[in-house]
Formats: sequence, structure tokens, C-alpha cells
Amino acid sequence: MSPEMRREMILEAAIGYFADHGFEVQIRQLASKIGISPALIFKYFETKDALIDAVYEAVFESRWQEDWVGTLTDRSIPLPERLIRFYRSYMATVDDRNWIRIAMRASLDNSVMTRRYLADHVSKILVVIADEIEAAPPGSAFAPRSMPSPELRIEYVWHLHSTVIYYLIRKHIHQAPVLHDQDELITLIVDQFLHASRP
Amino acid sequence: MSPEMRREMILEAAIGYFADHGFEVQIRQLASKIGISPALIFKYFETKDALIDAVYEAVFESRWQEDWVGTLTDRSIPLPERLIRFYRSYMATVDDRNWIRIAMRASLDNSVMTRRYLADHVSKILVVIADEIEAAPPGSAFAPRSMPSPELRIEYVWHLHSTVIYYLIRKHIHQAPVLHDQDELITLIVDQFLHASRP
DNA sequence: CTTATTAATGACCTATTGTTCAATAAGAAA
DNA sequence: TTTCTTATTGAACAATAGGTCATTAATAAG
Repeated sequence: MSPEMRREMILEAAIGYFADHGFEVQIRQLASKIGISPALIFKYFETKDALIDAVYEAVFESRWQEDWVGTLTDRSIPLPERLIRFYRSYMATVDDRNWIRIAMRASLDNSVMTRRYLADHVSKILVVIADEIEAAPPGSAFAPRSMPSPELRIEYVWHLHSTVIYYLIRKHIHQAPVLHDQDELITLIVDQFLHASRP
Repeated sequence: MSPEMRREMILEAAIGYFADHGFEVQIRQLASKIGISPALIFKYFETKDALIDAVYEAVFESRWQEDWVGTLTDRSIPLPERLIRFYRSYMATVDDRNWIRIAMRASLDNSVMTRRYLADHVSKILVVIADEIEAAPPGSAFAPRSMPSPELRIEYVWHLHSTVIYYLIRKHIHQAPVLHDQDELITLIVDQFLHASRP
């Protein structure tokens, strides 16, 4: 097998295996799962830690769509519609067992990855959403009654965002039964969230 | 030192250490952290797994207040006030780094503890909240416009509850900056949540 | 002070686990 | 086929880690 394919195969297997069983699983077990010898893994990744780093890289990479901010700020479209479109796209990108579990493990292990992701990416989105709500034309169905104080602004939007993220945690980490129809969920909570903001 | 105190000391140290570094840390490290020999730990806990089980027991025990349902269903008090009181008490009980982290680790490790906790305790609360919202007198400020379909009922209340739980995950697992004033947070989101339900 | 009891330990055992490396298999090129 | 290259492995090493046990230290009773 070509080195590129083999490396990819090992990396993919490691992502799934680490997501399921944690980073402490033995290289031996991972190898036997793939059907190769443990030694071969060390041909492609210097050490176990290097493999873990590669898993982090692969999983955190491309978990972000450049057009999300564009979708949210396109004021030619009504705000509810924008939020629903955004969260549908967001769900499609992040509703992934391996991603959710590894991001959570990263935080528990005190890795900087998830904290950086939250700081760099998620908080950007939250600010945009807060801005768009505030910018809604007064008198429109979803203009805010009164936006909370600056310190509460982002926490206010977390109310919406938390629901989506924790839905994924319930699904992929707690493995509890959740509503299957995600479009319905998104419509429900965006509607709920915005109606509380009406004048 | 008396056996009871020693056992308690080991257990408490294990809770903190496992919460921080995961269940894979060495007994040696835990022992040196406590300042005792590794062998002593095995005098009080048969095996490492027995210690882990004891940690689970200790952490999941008494994470539930019997009077919560009573608080939520006392219709002599306005619903917003009931929800605010409940979530203040809930926060006081669950806003604990060790608890949040170990409950999350339990789920990732496929332990039944957290799933059972969600099924037995949390979902009970969510049903009660849904019932109370629906029972709000028509025309009151927070009577529901229209309660969603039966399948969406609980998911609807998750919108409120998720925000509280994910706030704690952000704080204790992601260790991201969060709003310090929890009373303010609770007031904000309960208010937000109920106002969306008004007629 | 002596002795009995037991909390506590240090040294050791064994299995596990990351990692290495000489040897082998497989496949392409000549 | 022969040769060259390289993907792959089996076996082993060294450090790690759970667990045991004979011995020691501490404490309280007589």
C-alpha cells in the first residue's frame, strides 16, 4: 500500500479509536484493529504523542465554514431565516461523533485546542449574532425588547448556542435519546429565541 | 490516623486527581500527592477499579435535592420565581469542578452513571418544567403561545436546561471565561425563556 | 515500660506498553 | 528471472504500573 494511503488509514482509524476509547488505548490495540503490526504505526508517526497531535490537527481542521459570517450578516434575508440557515450548516459540520468526543477529551486533557477553537471561532459567531439581533429594525417581530448589558450580551447568545452544542453532547457523549429531526429542533429554538426578543 | 479518616482522605484526593487528570493516572502519583505509600491505597480499596467505582459513587451521590420538584410545582408562587429559585438551588448543587468533569469522563468512558443520572433525574425535572409551563393560566405573562408537539415538549425545555449545563461545561471543562454573576445569568435566561412563551 | 494491635511502608513481582531493529515479504524495474 | 527498493513484521528491550507481602513504626492498653 502506498505510504500516503497507509498514513491516512492509520490516522482515520486512530481518530475513531481515540474518540471512542480515549488517548490511553494501546498502540497494539489500534494496530490490531487496523490489521497491521504495531511497528508499522511508528513508521508513519514518530511517537504515540505525534499520532495524537496529528489526530488533533485532523479533527480540528476544516471544522469551520468561511461563509458562516456571510450568511449571518446578509441583511437582505430576514434574521430568523439567516439563523436557521446558519445553524443547519453548522449542524452539518459539527454533528460528528468523533469531533464532539475528541474536542471534549481535548479540554479534559487540558489541551489548548478546544479553548482556542472557542476563543477564535465560536465567540466570533456569537458576537455576529448579537450584533444582528441588535440591528434588527425596531418594530420588527424579532427586534429585541432590550438587549442586555454589554457583559450579558454574549452570555445571552450562548443561550441559543448552548442548546445546539449540548444537543450534540447528549447525542454523542451521553448517548442519550435525542430528537431525530434536527431541522425541526433548529426551527424550534431559533423561533423560541427570537420571539423572546420581540418588542 | 483512623481508618475512616484515611479512607475519606484517599477518596477525596482521588476525586480531585481523577477529575483533573483522568482515571488513567497512576496510583503511585495519587499516593505521592496524598503523601502516603501506594500500598496503603490498596489497604483501603481492593483494586484501582474499586477506587474508581467508589469515586463514581461518591460523586454521583447526593447530587440531587429532593425538594426540587416541590419548588417547581408550588403554584402559589409565580412560575418565573419558581424557575429562578430552582435554578439557583440547582446551580449551588452542581457547580462543582469535580462533579462536572467526572460526570463527563464517565460518559466518555461509556459508564452507565451519567446516562442513568440523565434518565432518572434530569428528565424528571424537564417533564415537571414542561408541565408547569403548560399549566400556566392562559393570559398570564408567561403562558405558552402554543406548546410544541409531544415529541418536541422535552426538547423545548432542554433549550433552557442546556444553557445552564453548558455554562458549567464552559467553566469547568473548557475553562473558558464565563459570566461570574450566576444569579444574573439565571434571571436572564429564565426571563428570556418564559417571555418567548407568552401569548 | 512492655506488649499487643494495626497503620504504614519499602522492596519486589508480574503484566503491560511505548518503542526499536534486524529480518522478511512484496512489488516494481531491468 | 534477477535485482533493487521499500513496506511490513516478529521479537525483544526498557520503562511503566497494578498489586503483594514481609517488615517496621506508631499508638494505646495493661
